This record gives sequence, structure tokens and C-alpha cells, in this order.
Amino acid sequence: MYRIGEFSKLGKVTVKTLRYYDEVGLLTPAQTDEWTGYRYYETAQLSRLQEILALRQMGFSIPEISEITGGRGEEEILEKRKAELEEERHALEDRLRRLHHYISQKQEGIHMAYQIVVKDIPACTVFSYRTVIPAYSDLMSLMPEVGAKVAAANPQVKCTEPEYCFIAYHDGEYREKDIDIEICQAVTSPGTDADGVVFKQMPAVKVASTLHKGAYESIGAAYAAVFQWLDANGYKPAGEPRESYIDGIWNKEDASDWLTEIQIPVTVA
Amino acid sequence: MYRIGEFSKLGKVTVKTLRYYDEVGLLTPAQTDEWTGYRYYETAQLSRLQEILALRQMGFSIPEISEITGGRGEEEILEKRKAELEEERHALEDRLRRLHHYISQKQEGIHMAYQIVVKDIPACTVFSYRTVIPAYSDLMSLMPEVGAKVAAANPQVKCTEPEYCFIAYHDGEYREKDIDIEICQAVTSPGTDADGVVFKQMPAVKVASTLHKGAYESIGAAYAAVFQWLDANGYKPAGEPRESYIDGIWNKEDASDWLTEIQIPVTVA
DNA sequence: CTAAGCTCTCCCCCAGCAGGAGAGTCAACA
DNA sequence: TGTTGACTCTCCTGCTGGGGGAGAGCTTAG
Repeated sequence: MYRIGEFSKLGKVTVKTLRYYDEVGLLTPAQTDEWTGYRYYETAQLSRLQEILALRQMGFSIPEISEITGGRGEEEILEKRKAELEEERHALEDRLRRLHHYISQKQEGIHMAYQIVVKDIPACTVFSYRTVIPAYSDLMSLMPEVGAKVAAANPQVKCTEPEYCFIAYHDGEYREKDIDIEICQAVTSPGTDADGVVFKQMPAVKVASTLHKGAYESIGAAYAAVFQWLDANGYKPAGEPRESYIDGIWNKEDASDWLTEIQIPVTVA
Repeated sequence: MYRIGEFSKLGKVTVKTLRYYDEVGLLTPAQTDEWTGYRYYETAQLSRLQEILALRQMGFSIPEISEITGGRGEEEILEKRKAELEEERHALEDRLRRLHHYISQKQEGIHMAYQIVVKDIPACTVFSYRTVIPAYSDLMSLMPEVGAKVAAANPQVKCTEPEYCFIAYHDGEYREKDIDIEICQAVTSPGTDADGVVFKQMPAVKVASTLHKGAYESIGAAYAAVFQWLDANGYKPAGEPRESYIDGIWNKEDASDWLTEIQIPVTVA
């Protein structure tokens, strides 16, 4: 019979751990003094402890170890754990790649003007108007027009708050002329289609996102940064890039205050 | 000015998270109503949020993010984080390999009689007696003799409690005859060398350990299991195997109750 | 008999939020 | 003007696997 301190030396675990395992029912001492509460262990418990430690070193949680050693549904748990570990590894490698990219950007003297983040965009209902515009500059005049059309045909339709208004680019590549775009604006409930404007559900998507501050002329740099990032971090574009307008001429006079979010739908690769 | 709920939708984070970031001083709202406590955010904070999220997605902790964005010692932190991540990956792969090995053992119908665990053995003072014995069976008679020698020359020397008494095998390979062994016994303080017995410090080592229950005849299976495990899990032996005697003839009559721990010093590879 | 070294229970702490209680606020609608 | 209903506030608890420490009781050797 060993007291807890001796047993902890035998098994190379801390006393705290042994008490904890007792508390959660994972390793009960062979005997516990009813009056003093002293725990007494036998060498037979060492095997049990060894088993627990082996499983812990594989990363199993305490309840899982209880189940496994209890002999219930071991295989499922093992396979589940394996899948979890694989996913953890995935996440870890993702982090490492991002960190590498971040460091290398920094070393190149780039001030990391563009921070790229992966987000989940929830599904939403939008009205959309797809067209081809001759030039980028025609965009800002077109948007109010579309808004007016919708308001005329659907007086009850309300935009979400905060607004989520974006352009989806349907061209596979960058173009300066005759750009195939889709103006989208999230609304709280669908309305009736009219005059080229259609209501539709946008499914939830995972996107790589970055913010561009300032006038639209220099927005190409943001796209460049995010596409470079995608490449370096093992993501693949999977849908139409969206340009979401947060601040612009309608609420900020100074163009240097404008804020646009670029969202590139991605697959995790 | 956005209220917290709106801002949370803009940034795709939860309200809880924003409140938490406020609490820890990572992202303070542009304005907080003194009377109601309502938090009001501006779009300018979106950039800050984006930065925070980007760093979080690289796995930085909140204090680290504070430091990085505070501009103090970024490089060190980045490098430190990188090293940590690499180590995490190491640990993860270790876990995965162990799990694989465990599963495959199980699938082969082996009941996992031997659980292998990696432990740190702390440094200790031992007396040791190295010799070559003709056969394994001579061991058990030799050990009390050595104990007696030590006791005679060093009456004040005390063994540690619990005992740590082991044989280190100095042959590189398995032998049945003329085995080069070193009998070691941990003591609380060094004594004077005498009659082939020397006191020495054993440094702390990392070992792969397993328990063998039963008579010594079948202990080969334990060695086989642990060496196979080493191989499958990317560990390399790095020192003399130790056989530590926990239960034996001296305290258990029935040989099936004997308990021996096998410890193979390893490098993490 | 006492002092040292164990051991006991109980409570707080870690990260990064999530969930919920109970109370106050804001804007619209009747 | 009152009343909803949707928001928001603060405060508390919980999650993992124990670590650290307080204060009290136990054991054992000198």
C-alpha cells in the first residue's frame, strides 16, 4: 500500500493529478481511509494508471478514456478521435502557413496594409441586378438607380441593418471595360421581381476577406494582396468576388475615408 | 455609429466577443454611453477588428496580439509563435502516430497487453554495481548480496521511498549468457564507494515505459512490444534499457503478481 | 511531546469566450 | 402616452485538466 505521494513518484504523475483522477472516477485508490480520507494505492493500480497515461498521451479526453476503458464503443471513439486529430493538424498547418506568409510579408518591408481573414458569410436574401457596364466609373451612378427601381416596385421591402450591399464580379478575370457585374443588396424579406431586378437567396459562403481603405482607384492592390494570400495559404477561389461597400461617397466626403470589403469565396482546399 | 449588434454583423463576430475584446482592452468602442453603458462603434474599428481576427486566426493569444499591435518586439513574438506552432505540430503528429499504432494493434487482435507511455525520470543518486553474469537466473541472488555490501560499508545510507531499484543492460543486444548488467538502487544521499559498488548521479532521462506483469520468463514480449512501438512512433533508443522491479519474490508469493517496469531511454527523434 | 513532512478538503486561477438571468434602453406603433 | 419587442447592459457560471495555495488534520521519528 502506497500513500499518494509515493504512488505519484512510482507513476511519475503529480499528486494533484491522482486526486483529480479519483474525483472524476478514472482511477480510484484501492482503499480510502474512512476517517482521515487518506488514499492508499496498490501496485495493481499502476497498470491502470499506465493505460490512462497512454491514452492521455494520444490526446483523449477524460470522458473518452472512461468510455474506452469501460469497453463501450471503442472503435467509434478511436475513429472519431483520429478524425479530430487530422482536422487539428489541418488547422495547425493552416495557421503555420498564415504565419509564414505574415512574416515574409513583413520582411519584405510591406506594412501589411491588407489583413486577410477567413469568415463565414451567412445566407441572406438579396435583390440583384445583373448587367454589363462599359466602365468601372459607371457603377456609382447605377446603384442608386437600381435602388430606386426596387423601391418603386416594392415599397414594403427593407434593407437589412446594417446594410450589406455588394457587387459580384462575374468575369473570370480583371477587366477595365464591359464589366459583367451583379449589384446585390441584402433585404429582410423577398419582394417581387421587376424591371431586371430579381430577388434571390444567397447561400452561406466561406470567404477570404480584406478591407480596402480609400478611393477605388487603388483597390487593385487589395485584390492582388488577397489573391496572393490565397495562393500562399492553400485556398482556392470558389465563386464570384464580392465588393461590399461600407463607407463611400454617400456618407463620407473625403475619399480617403471610404471603406470597402473584398470577399472572395473560397474552398478550404 | 453602429450599436454592438450591427457592428458584430459587419465584422462577423459575436457580440460576446466584442464585449470581451472591450473588456481586455483589445478593441475599445469609439464611444460608450456614460449612462446606459451602450457601446457605439465606427467603421474605422473594422480595420482594427480585421487585424485582430487575422492574428487570432494565426493562433496568437490576446496578450500577444496586444503586444504585436502595440508595436513592441513583434519579431520575437512572431518567431516564438512560429516555434510554438512547430512544436504543436510535432506533438500532434506524435499523437497521431500513437493513435494509429494503437488502432492497428487493436485490429490485429492484440489486446494491448502493453501500454507504452513516455515519461520523464528525474535525476537521482544511486549506488551501482556493474558486472557480467553468466545467466539471467543469477540475478536474483546477486541483488541481495550487493545490498548487503552497501549496508555494511555505509550503514547510514537509505534507499528512497518508494524504492527505485533497477538493472541497466549494457549489452547492445539481447543475450542469454554473460550479460553485462549494472545493478542500481536509488538512495537519498551518496555514500562511500566500496567493493565494486560505486555511488553516482543518474541524470534525468526521457524514457518509453511499459509494465510487465508476471514472471520474468515472458518479459521478452514486453521488450518486443516497446521496441516495436519505438519504431512505429519515431523514437530512438538513447541509452541502456532499465528494468525496474516493483513487485517480486520479496513481497509477492505468486509469480503472476510480479510487476516490472521496462524503461528505454529515448530521444524525441 | 514535538516538529517535520505528509495529506486532506476547499477555493481560486488559467483562455476565450458561450449561455443565461435580470434589469435597463430604444424605436416604432396604437 | 403607454406598450410592445428587439436590443443592450452587467454579472454569474461553465468548459479542460489540472496548478497553486490556505488552513487543518495525520503520521512518524527523534
